[in-house]
Amino acid sequence: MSKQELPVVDLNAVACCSPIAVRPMDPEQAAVVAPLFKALGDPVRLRLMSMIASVPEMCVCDLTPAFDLSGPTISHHLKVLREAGLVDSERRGTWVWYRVKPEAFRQLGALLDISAAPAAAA
Amino acid sequence: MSKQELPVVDLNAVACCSPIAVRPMDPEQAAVVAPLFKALGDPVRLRLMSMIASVPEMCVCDLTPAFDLSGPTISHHLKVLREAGLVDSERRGTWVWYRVKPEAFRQLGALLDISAAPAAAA
DNA sequence: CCCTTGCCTAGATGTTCTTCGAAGCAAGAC
DNA sequence: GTCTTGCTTCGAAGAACATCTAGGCAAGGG
Repeated sequence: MSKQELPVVDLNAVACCSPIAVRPMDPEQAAVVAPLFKALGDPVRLRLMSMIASVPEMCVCDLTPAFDLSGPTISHHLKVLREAGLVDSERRGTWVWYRVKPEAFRQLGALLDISAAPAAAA
Repeated sequence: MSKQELPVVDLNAVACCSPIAVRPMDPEQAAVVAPLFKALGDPVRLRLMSMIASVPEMCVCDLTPAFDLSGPTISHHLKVLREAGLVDSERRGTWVWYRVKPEAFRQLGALLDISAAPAAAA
């Protein structure tokens, strides 16, 4: 990771949600959305994401033991998800709790909606 | 790409489609699906995908000029999408035509469906 | 106050990705 | 048969990524 600044995506800035099966994306929108998919493009992060998404919120102390990876590595993956704008974290006392950001989730789902794409469904 | 064997995903083998906001993914399913997201995690590939998805099929000769990249580079990105199982190609005479594989598309959309996730929607 | 626990950050290392130029192969034109 | 066009594959260079160990800060218990 070293000196690499993930942009901390502002999801409100995204030209929201026209399914990609309906209209080609502008380069700008693609540049904004691609990092979201990239963040989900790792098995560990995908599992972390689904673990967090399947409950209202999740403690890191419950996430870490689910993997054969070190604490720092899990922390790193969580940081990637956080900086992609897919999750939010909050420290309460000793523990840190993670929660999904539903608007990011919704946007990705909308982009992949195929129901409105008669052409590609051929 | 050198000596790296992308597995050419068999989408029928995937434990299909329970939204990740409902139930945590098994490690096996995550390992199968993550490469799909990874393939979409590049702005060029995302645009290629949306260009192909927005019409019944698309000629490479129409895809390449939309980018400031060389022919071989576009060909490489198309290969990544193809080996991820997201698109199919077919040579007809002089030109090669690309088409989306709707089942892969549908699966990703289903995984990101948030409508069935009251918990995470809080 | 000191120690323990929980999590994050920094630095280092090996692997993977992106991109290009060069070359190969397939289909059609002359 | 030979040439041109379109797309892919090969090989290499540079950047980015995943993972680990080591160290640091915050919160709580004795």
